[in-house]
Amino acid sequence: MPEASAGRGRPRDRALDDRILEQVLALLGSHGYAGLTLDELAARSGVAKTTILRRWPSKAAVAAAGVERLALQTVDVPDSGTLRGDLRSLLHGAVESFVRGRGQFVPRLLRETGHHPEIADLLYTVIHTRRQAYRRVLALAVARGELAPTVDQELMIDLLIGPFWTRLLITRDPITEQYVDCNVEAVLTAFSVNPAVTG
Amino acid sequence: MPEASAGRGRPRDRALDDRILEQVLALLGSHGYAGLTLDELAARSGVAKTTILRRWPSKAAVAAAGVERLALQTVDVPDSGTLRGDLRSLLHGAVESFVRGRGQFVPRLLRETGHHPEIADLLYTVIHTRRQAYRRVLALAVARGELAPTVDQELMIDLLIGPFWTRLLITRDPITEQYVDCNVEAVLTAFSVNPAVTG
DNA sequence: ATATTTACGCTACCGCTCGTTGCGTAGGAG
DNA sequence: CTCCTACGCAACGAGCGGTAGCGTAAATAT
Repeated sequence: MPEASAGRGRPRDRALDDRILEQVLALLGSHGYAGLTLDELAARSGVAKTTILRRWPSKAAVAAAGVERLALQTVDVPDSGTLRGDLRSLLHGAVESFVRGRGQFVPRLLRETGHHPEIADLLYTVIHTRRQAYRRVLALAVARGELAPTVDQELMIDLLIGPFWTRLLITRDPITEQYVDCNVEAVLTAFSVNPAVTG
Repeated sequence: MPEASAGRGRPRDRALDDRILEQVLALLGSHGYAGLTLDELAARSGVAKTTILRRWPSKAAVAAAGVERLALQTVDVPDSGTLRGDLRSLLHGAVESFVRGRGQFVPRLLRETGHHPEIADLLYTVIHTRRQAYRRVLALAVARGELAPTVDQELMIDLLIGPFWTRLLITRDPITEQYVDCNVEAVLTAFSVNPAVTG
């Protein structure tokens, strides 16, 4: 968390922050956290290793700063008019981001959080942010009368995203569009949402 | 994978294998993989570090041998007579094993598999073994006419265990008995199993 | 212009851990 | 009794995270 001291001396070069954090994300994606070395990060950033460790206290802090930069992006809540459409949009968006997009390093890092709780916390906030979007969508459905207000929404969210993360982190089976859609249908059926609007 | 060469020299002390692997599992459970050091393992096993590295080529191989020893235990397929009872039994067994029992190190190791694919593969077999039990139980339900033969059983299993692993690996929310039962009910409803046998 | 203060690069270094090497010794097989 | 292997011990090398010191660049203060 480097803070501009606005003092008298030579000011910090902000462009170096950008170069370093950009390379951190690239290296996290290609080598993971354990495979990330400060020497390589310094070399690829065109920066001395000591410069990195003057701005952040540790390797974990640099990685956290990189992740935090991406974590700040908000998840746009879809509003397709139906719960089915909203859930499909959210889940397909998750696949797009975490399997193919810039969030690819998230499942990778989730498999390395065992001895790095700071990064685990950051990843938790990334996922928590997404979960909030599900809560919003479910609240909208309740307001429309599409979903009974008595259902356990946390369980419902777990049922929606649980299979996704299980395949991503454990079995590593492919996640197809059809799989996601079937998952949504099963959960909608479980909570008695009208089965086929087919607008 | 040390093999008795049956040669002429001093035979290997098999008891050392047991002591080492026993301590490996203890240390994996308490410190995780990264926190496991060969020096400490040697000290607690009452063995020289070189002895360990003569039997297995690396730290990862020792850890894998320890996990493999536990992975060989089979999962007993329950047979309560109803699908509901079988699934409850399997899921409560999973909670008992992975949250409170000897399998505690499994979720811990799953968070450290990023740079250790050998261990990831072993953990995969552990979970795969459990998944086979679910397949057996679902097949029994189909044979009893309790479950339609057309349902996507893989999706159904993902819906059953996905929330469990999501809470265990990501959100770390507690997993209560009530939560597990509600999960089972939701999945049974989703796949049109008769809602209340209440035998 | 000069002094001061901070940032940066560079080199060297410490500490920890995995893994190797060499040696002295213990202990079965022939 | 003589090999051959296992074991313990001590030392070492390599890789990486993190620190310290020095020379220099770039800004502000006087």
